[in-house]
Amino acid sequence: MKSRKSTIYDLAALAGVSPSTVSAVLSGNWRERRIAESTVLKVQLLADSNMYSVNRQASGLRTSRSGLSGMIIPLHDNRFFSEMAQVFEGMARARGWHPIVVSTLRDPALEMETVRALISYRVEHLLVVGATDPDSVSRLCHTHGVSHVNVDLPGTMAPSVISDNYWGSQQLTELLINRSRAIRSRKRNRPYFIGGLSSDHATQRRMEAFSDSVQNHFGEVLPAQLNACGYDGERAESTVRALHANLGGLPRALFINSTIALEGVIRFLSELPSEELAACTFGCYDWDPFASYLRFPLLMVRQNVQGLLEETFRIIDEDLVGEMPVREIKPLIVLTQ
Amino acid sequence: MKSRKSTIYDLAALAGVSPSTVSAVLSGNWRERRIAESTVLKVQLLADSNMYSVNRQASGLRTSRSGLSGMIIPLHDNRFFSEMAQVFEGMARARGWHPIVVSTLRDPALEMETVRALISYRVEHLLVVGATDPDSVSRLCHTHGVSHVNVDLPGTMAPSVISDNYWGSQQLTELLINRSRAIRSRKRNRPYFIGGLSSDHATQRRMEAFSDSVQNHFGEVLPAQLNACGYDGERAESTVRALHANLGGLPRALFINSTIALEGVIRFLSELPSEELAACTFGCYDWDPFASYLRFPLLMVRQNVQGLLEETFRIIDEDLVGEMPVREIKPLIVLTQ
DNA sequence: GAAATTTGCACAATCGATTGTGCTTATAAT
DNA sequence: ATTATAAGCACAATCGATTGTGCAAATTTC
Repeated sequence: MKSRKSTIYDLAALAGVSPSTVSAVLSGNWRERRIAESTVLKVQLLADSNMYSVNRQASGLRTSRSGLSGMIIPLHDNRFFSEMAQVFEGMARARGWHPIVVSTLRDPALEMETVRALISYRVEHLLVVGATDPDSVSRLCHTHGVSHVNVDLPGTMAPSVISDNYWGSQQLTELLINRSRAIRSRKRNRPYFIGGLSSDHATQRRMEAFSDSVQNHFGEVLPAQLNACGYDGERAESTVRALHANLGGLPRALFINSTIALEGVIRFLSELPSEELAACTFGCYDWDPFASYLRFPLLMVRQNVQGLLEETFRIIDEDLVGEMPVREIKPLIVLTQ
Repeated sequence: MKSRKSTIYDLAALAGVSPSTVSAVLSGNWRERRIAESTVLKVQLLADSNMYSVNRQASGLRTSRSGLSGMIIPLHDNRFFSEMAQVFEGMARARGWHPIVVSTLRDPALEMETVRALISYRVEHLLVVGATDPDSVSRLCHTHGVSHVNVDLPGTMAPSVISDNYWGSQQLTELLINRSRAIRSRKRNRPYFIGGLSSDHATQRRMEAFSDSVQNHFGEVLPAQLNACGYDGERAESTVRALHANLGGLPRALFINSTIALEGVIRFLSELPSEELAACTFGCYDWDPFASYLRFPLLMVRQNVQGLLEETFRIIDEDLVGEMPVREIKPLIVLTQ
């Protein structure tokens, strides 16, 4: 328990055996290599007392396996993605892999650079969660033989497991419409959609379902009802503020497209009197534990993280990464208060 | 853009130069090695078209540097730790390192196993955030020469950067006392502390400050006022429920020791009528964006994640990992509503 | 007791990149 | 026209582990 480092060569010298014997002992395949148990014990004892730690750079180089399983997410600081990270770690560990989670800030360049880095460390799989450009990632992974799955946002060059955005949005919109009360003002007597990027598949599908439901109930959808102002609290805040000013009050119902947008929206709402809030019905496509207990009731759609990742790992486990269907996992509708 | 893989040897053959030349070109030190620019261009072109990606297992083995910087956190799925992860990634990247964040679920065994794994991948630094047993981690790191810093929870064998828990708790307790209104009931006319582990340094310091302030204002602290029931929402929920039953109502003020405990407490509180909530003053040692907008006002202590990590990186940058003072960073008091 | 088999291990090649050293040419100095 | 200097590169060792192969000694078989 002293030497600054210790390799199989050091242990071999100490034990009076060859490095290959030490390797066989420590990598656990000493039975196949017919190493005597007495030797095994001797080597293991030395390894323990010298705090031996296998150099995975060396072993990975030789075996061309890293034992690493990677996941990229847009950001850590978000309930949905951090839950993804948490569940991913558990599932990866259950398979004997070492999970690596890295965020890429929805920055296409950082996204590619990060994937390149993960590849250079020779990750064995990659879960691409909420990527801005899944297909570019796929191209990169394909040329390096890295099996990967798109999660949350689909691509066309790898299997994708995503939330059933249409269904979830439809459920939420129907609830918003049915639970909300009519308002005299023509312009305000409709649900409004806020947040997300219209270039993003999830937002598109949610807006589709929203529009379809609104069309059914109200006969029309105004462009002003759809405000995909981006993934950003500030933008959402100013957008809802402008909306409020435009309409001369809150609309009948508000469909908020993510907790990030919700943060901004709430910042604005907190300036309004409770009576005004009470007249509007709120829904959020995303879930947060505290958002259940705000000053006003909030319908939420909770993505089924466990389900998404179970399906994702099924694809990896059964090596279906060659096929590329899009599997949709139904989210959960959370009705609190 | 075809071959299944590509190494410096493949590129060397294609370019008609030696592998060492290719290496010099790709690792960027071709000037020192006096490689002609024409050769450089030729090699770079081939590298690009062949999607060459350096094998960091090999280069790391040779240089005994991995380029990896590790951070262990108790869990991802928490505002504080996920913010830690996010800020850490930025700071590590700014230094040209590749960040790796792994959670260890407050499980001492998993904690050690994870650190061992990180060491076997030869991480160059380790940020040990909120570890259950920082000193065991330190021992491990020391024998392998991994520089590391304890964050959030201190240890005795490495520098520690932690929140100024005493100060933060004192501020919060004073605010709770001053903002709360007296209650007729003797037992209820005091602040109560809920959540955290009394074996944990942060909780200890917070309880100390809480007790000191309570002592000052009320002349005594009852054991029943201190409920370090663990880091777990369910436990916090049942604890506050029992407290409510015992006292025959909510106390004058409630000091909740983490957002995790807060989740549980809120679940119980949501069953109570607003009038009852209005009679109690709530504070939480931790911050969550949505918790600012609950049905009742909530004082919060927001840890200074940026400050904690800036100090941590200063220690790493200036290589002060040999010293082991405990640096305390003042948190922010958040007064909403 | 000789032949066959098994046991227990050592040797050496290998993974892919890095780097100290040294060998040719080409250019410059005298 | 030599000699000194520099430019441009190739060679080979090395990092630490894994693994196919081979060989001597011990044991079993007949």
